[in-house]
Amino acid sequence: MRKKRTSRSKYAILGFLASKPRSGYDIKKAIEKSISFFWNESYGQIYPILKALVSEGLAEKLVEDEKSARGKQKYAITELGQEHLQNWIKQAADYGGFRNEVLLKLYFGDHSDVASSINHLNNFIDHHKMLHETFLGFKSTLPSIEGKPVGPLTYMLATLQYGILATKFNVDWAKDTIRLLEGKKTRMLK
Amino acid sequence: MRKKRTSRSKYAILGFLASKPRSGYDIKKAIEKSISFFWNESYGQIYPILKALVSEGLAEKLVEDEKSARGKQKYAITELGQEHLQNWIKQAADYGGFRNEVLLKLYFGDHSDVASSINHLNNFIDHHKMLHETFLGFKSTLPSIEGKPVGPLTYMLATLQYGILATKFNVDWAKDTIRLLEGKKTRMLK
DNA sequence: AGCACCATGTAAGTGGTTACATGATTCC
DNA sequence: GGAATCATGTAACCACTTACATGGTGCT
Repeated sequence: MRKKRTSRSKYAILGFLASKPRSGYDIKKAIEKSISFFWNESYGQIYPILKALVSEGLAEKLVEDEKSARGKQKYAITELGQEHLQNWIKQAADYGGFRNEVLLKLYFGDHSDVASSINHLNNFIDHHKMLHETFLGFKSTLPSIEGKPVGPLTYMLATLQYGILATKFNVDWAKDTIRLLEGKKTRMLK
Repeated sequence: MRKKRTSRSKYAILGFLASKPRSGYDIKKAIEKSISFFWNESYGQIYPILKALVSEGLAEKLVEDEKSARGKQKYAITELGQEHLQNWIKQAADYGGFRNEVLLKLYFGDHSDVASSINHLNNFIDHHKMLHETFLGFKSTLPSIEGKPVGPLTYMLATLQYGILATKFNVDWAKDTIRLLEGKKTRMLK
């Protein structure tokens, strides 16, 4: 029997409907603003999945007041949808399927020239420095949750913190790797 | 015109042929042993791609001595293949398409219960601790490259070091996040 | 004989992106 | 009027995994 690998996109979308009713467009924008560092969805996934969610009874199309919004078609999660989402969240996560193209190109570095590898690393540094700054800026706009009970903001902070630290880690490692390739002293040589 | 998204698997395979002739089976094992932390390939990709590489003139099938190896069919990279590989390595890397299911489930944590999130984090910690130890063990078997010119070992060390530090970072972040969810003091609360 | 592993391959299906098509709304 | 962006959707295609099929080799 084939293993049913129910799409994670389905639950990503359901998760965003769980906090409030949204349109496909809203979902895309919300994902981009909040979790695009570790998750993305394309319209080509979102719109068909929204329809599928309705036909499975996990979401329902809201009837908008005539003049309310532009062509927007908002969807809300149903009770059943919430159950499905909760159930999925509790299942063990899949750690596999990771792919990092920069590391792959670096690993093959000897089949190119050192300058090319260093160039990749410098681009990598720029990219992650930028992200790092963006995340820090975003964090500074969040209200303090100190002493407050665990809530949505707590989870947002946890993943945001991952982004802040991961980008810093990436930059540090890349800098050190450049030093290694330039034949300078580095912590890497134990 | 549609964007030709040439498969990265093709170059991953070519890269492994570049160091020495290998069979499909060899390639799979080599990938598992060396770069599975950030790259994986399945047989369903490897065998068809090997054939495609031959038909494109990027690799050639070696004629084995009769009694040499079991059914093994080794392939070697051609000059043209090396050119293509070098060219690909120099192209800008793609940073997108990242997906981290653990972070997604954590982000949705408020739609489940705190215990479930902590459970995910503990599994995450175990997983990365194990990887970390494996990488450290592997590093200790590598010959020293101190003072030597940049070569394949240098690049292997660089990516291995990424694995060693990334797994440690993951463990640290997850521990801190558990503290956050338990309402204890943590560095996260700036 | 039986098991574990070596070794190659394919068919079917899923998951996902990209490019295109279409039109409304807002702002200058 | 024109540009930007809001908004929904689909067709085509690609990348990749999974499960299955098949047989050889080495060991006990």
